[in-house]
Amino acid sequence: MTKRRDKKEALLDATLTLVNNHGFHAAPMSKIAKLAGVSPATIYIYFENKQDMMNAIYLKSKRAMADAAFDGYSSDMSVKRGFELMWRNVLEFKMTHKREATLLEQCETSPIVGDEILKEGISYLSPMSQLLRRGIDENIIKNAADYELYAYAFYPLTFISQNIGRSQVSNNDLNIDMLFSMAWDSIRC
Amino acid sequence: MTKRRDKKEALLDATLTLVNNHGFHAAPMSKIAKLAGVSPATIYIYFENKQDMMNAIYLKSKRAMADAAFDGYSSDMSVKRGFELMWRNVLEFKMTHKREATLLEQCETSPIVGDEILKEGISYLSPMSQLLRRGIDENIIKNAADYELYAYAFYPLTFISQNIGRSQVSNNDLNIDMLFSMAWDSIRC
Amino acid sequence: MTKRRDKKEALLDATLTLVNNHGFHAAPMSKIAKLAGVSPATIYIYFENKQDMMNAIYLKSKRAMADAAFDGYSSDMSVKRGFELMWRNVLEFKMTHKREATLLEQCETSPIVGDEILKEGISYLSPMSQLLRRGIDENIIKNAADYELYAYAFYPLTFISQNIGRSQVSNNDLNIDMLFSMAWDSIRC
Amino acid sequence: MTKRRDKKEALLDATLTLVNNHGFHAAPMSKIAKLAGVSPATIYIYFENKQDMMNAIYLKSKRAMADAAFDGYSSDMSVKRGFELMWRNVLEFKMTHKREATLLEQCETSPIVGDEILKEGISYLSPMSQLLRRGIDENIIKNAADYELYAYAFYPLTFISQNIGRSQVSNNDLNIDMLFSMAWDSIRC
DNA sequence: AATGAATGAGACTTCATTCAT
DNA sequence: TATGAATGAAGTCTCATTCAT
Repeated sequence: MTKRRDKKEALLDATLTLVNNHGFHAAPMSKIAKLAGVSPATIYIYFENKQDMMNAIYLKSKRAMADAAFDGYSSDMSVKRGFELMWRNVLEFKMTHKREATLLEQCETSPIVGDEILKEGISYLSPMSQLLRRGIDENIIKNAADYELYAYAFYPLTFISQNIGRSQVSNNDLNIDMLFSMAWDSIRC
Repeated sequence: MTKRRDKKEALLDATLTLVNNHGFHAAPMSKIAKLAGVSPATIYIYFENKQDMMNAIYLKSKRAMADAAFDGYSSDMSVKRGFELMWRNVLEFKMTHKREATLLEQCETSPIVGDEILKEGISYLSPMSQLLRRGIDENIIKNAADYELYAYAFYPLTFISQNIGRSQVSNNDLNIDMLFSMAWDSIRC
Repeated sequence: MTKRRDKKEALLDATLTLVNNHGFHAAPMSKIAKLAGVSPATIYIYFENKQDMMNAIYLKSKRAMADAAFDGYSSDMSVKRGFELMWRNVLEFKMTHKREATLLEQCETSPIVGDEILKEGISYLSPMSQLLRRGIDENIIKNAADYELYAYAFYPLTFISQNIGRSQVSNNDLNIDMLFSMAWDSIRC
Repeated sequence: MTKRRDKKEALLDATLTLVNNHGFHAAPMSKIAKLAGVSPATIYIYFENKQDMMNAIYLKSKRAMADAAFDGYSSDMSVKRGFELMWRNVLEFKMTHKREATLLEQCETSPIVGDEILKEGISYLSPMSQLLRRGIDENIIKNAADYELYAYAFYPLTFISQNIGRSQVSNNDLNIDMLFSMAWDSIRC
């Protein structure tokens, strides 16, 4: 029976929606249960407590983003081609999975999930890290720490996808090639 | 008498500390009052409600950051010198005012303050916006939207200052000149 | 299972007692819960908020009074017999249901329940209104407005039942026939 | 200086207004002070506490009503003339002093003021009581207790003035002579 | 006499969680 | 597994009252 999976999914989905719409504060268990169409008590069959549920949804979202990021990527690609692929994948994911992107942001900005969970999430991105490291070895990428390269290469997309959707910016205005060149220029030698 | 000002300051200060340490959720009025050394009822002498208090502290923090950013700046500086000044000022601010930086992040990531307040906060940065616009006119800066330039020029500092202090990175490791070159490379023509 | 109904009853009952003993002010949710033997949080399972609860108890009390008033009444009775029946029923109700009577008074004297609720309550008394109207048509009752006839025919009972029980007057002193003649004399042609 | 008197007056006046508009509950000291244009602390210069203030305003309103009721009355009037005078005076008072009338009602319906205060208020009406007693002796008035006669002779005016002003009834519709005849018919032999 | 500031106690309400079924 | 009902603890906010000036 897939019922078990269904309810759990429904709960994670409801959380995603509420956190995206109103923020982590303002996403109480009772509302999550109602939106998922289950009893509050049912939540505790699938999760130990709220913390546990947030951990689960954080990792699930992070995994989804990582999977999307590496879609089509193989380690024999050139550094630039690999990077461009990942970059466009990440942008695509943030545009099409607003709820997941928002949740990841909130969890990484506020102490909602613990440090070990955050670390585990980061590990999902190791192929990205390896690619950048290879770029440094090949003298293509600036010799900076992982998190510094990430800060310039990918983190700006968070800000950009935030502003879009706050309707200050329409989707069409987006000059993707320009944005990519900014990312690449910042990290390349 | 400065008593009045003192209590208000103490409340804003306590909020800053709690939000930084535990997140906006987990910063209840009772704890804020206790940390500020006043009765919970006293908060409502100075602020209409929690929302009002968060608005106040958001704008105050944003103003502090803006003031810091433009310290020493004059509009007759060259675009590059002006930009570098602001950039270093912002980095300095984020390193020395961790609490304010964290609060600004949380407010900009989660719907804690309303859109009008966010807009007002953005307006504090208009000299930055004007400088970038001038850079575009002089063909020094890439012809991109304000928020896109900001995303690459300044937003990465948010990520970087986040990681420092999470003690994954020590202050000494910071190669500031390298980071600046990444910022500048990303936006310059 | 009747558990559900039981708790709601207990809450309404507790409210009735407290409002009667100490007044609507001085009937906080915490005391109501304690007297009903439930947690304060439980109230909000059955009622949206205090206003909602007051509305419910007002209408319930009004309905109880109306039901009592019309007990044994049929529309083919003579006007006088019908009136006397209702009058004695109402007096009986006010003597035996002091708490309900007190609550109705307080709600009708102070803006505790909204106008729509008051209107709905009045509608419960329509048979009384119809009887008086018939009396007017038959030239037995003075040609006055509903509320004017009510003011003389029934409203005095409120004052009388108030004074009894404030122990200024004992039940035995009550000359019911005399009181009835006063009511009847006031409205008959 | 009449300042002292002025502030006390202003406070009583503000209370009257608030209780009339929103009910005794919902008339906190802070709002009373604000409406009276004084500091909350100032209230406690003129009154011991809220209870004391309510007692004062109750008795003041009761006295005003009594004074109005007996305006033009002299004990050598015939019972009927005397009664009619009082009755019309009371009606006039209730129409022109809605706030006082409302406050008296609320205080007499809900345990806002203590029993001794209520008793003192009743004593203000002793001429009314004496007149009715005389009427009984002269076999003009039914031989009923004071409070019973009051219940039919005057208490209905409370209900009537309540309904007027709730705008269910306009002032013009009022057939005063008819209402008087109802009052008189109810108590006369 | 008068006040603005301050407060402990307590108001209403919501929360994450558990229990009986 | 699944739940509606229940709850103690805690949340935001207001109250009558007092204090320092």
